[in-house]
Amino acid sequence: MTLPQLSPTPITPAVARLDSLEPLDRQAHAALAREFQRARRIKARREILAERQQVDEPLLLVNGWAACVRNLEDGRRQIVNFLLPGDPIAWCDHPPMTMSSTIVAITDVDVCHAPDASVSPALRRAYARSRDLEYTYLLAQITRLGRLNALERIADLLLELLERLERGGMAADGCFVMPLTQEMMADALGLTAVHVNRTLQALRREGSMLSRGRELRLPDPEALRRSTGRRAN
Amino acid sequence: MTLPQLSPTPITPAVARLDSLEPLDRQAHAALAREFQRARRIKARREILAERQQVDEPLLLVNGWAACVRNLEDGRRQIVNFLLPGDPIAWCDHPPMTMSSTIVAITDVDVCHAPDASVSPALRRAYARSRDLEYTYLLAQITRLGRLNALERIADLLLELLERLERGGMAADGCFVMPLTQEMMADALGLTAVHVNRTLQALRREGSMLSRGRELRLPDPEALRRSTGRRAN
DNA sequence: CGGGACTTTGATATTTCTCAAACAATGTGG
DNA sequence: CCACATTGTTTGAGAAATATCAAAGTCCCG
Repeated sequence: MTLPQLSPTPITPAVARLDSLEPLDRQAHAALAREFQRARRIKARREILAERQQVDEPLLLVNGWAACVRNLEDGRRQIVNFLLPGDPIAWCDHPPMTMSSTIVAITDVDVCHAPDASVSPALRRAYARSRDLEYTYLLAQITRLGRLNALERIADLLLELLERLERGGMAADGCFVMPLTQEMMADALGLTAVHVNRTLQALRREGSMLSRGRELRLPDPEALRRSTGRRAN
Repeated sequence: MTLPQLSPTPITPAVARLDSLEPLDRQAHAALAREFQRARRIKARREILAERQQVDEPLLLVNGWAACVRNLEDGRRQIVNFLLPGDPIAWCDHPPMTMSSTIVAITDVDVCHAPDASVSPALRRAYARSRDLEYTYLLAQITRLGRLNALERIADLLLELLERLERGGMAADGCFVMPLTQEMMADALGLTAVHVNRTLQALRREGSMLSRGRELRLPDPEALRRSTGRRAN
């Protein structure tokens, strides 16, 4: 990724995100730094956790993007949610827990053991807030799929990604690096890759979105938000 | 509803559901019975909890059906999830929490304070299982909306309701009482009421579904499940 | 510089929506 | 117990959104 690597007191995106949910104390920072050392790298397209797998270790996404996917028997697939740096991966307060979806690495990814909440009350609160947020984003995804048209779905998803990335300092000024292919967006938004392509063109044409290579920019997030009926969280 | 009323040791649907998630001990039964006494009734169509409302009391749905709804500014609405007897309503492990959706009574409904998990380890596990299940059903809803067509969406929703009602002893033999209007189904499934109507007719025509009044029957749930690509949870 | 993965384009098919109206069921007050 | 209002269901015809299929163009990596 394009970001500062591990060093004495690095403000990594993952830490920045958790800290923005709840200011972390020294213990939490220490525990996170410790686990980051032992992070393991997983290559893009590889599975991180498989559906139906028993999990007893809570994980934290340190770097890169991942997707939470459900596969149907006939080959159709639905991306349920995207996971960004700082997002917990498996919630197992009461392990072992059975995965109800598959977690796949979108880019190369670093994953570590999630420090136990008992190391710091602040960390526990950060986890709780994080879970609430994830829940809220799932509701947003349901609303997108159920009630927005193609243009609105795409705009709404981009706004959500922007919002989430900003939290970890990975976006600013409506601008971020977009590793998703149009097919992945289609799988998340219940559309066809072809239709996503055409709709993205429409967004660019109307000036709601600019892009050069992987760089993506939403010049006026507020206006876009209003146009999709999206509410703040 | 058509079920036995409160009495000395009543196996109410709500208790049956929780007990099926994790066999409850005496303490849990007692705590539940105590709270059931103080349940308050809410009339159909009334809001139980409003979006953006601060909640600091965890609630339990004792009787009746409710819906978890998101309203867009332009009047569109999406039913995110249905709540059935025995379902916890607000998860506030770390209150206060802000509602990210509105909870509306579909039928007349009885709601009580949810006994604290500390009264019994079994109850705590039941809550944890319940939360996992709710999460799984949200993923199922996303997949429905994203990747199933109208016929499959309806079949899949009916199968889910059957499965959930069976847990509380409110359905048997593929048969249950269906209080949802076609418009509510439409709001849940991202369809139009008109299209839901036509699709229900198709389901009846092909013999996948029977109904007389509010009674609904799925003669062969297994076959239906296979035809929608639905997986077990 | 070849090959795979992504993106883009065009033509056509299918699904789902919209609007409008009739019909049925259900409940309420007199 | 009737008449009316309200809510929910059904039908039809035409319009709009999205999918499908096939092929060409681009980009990037090794």
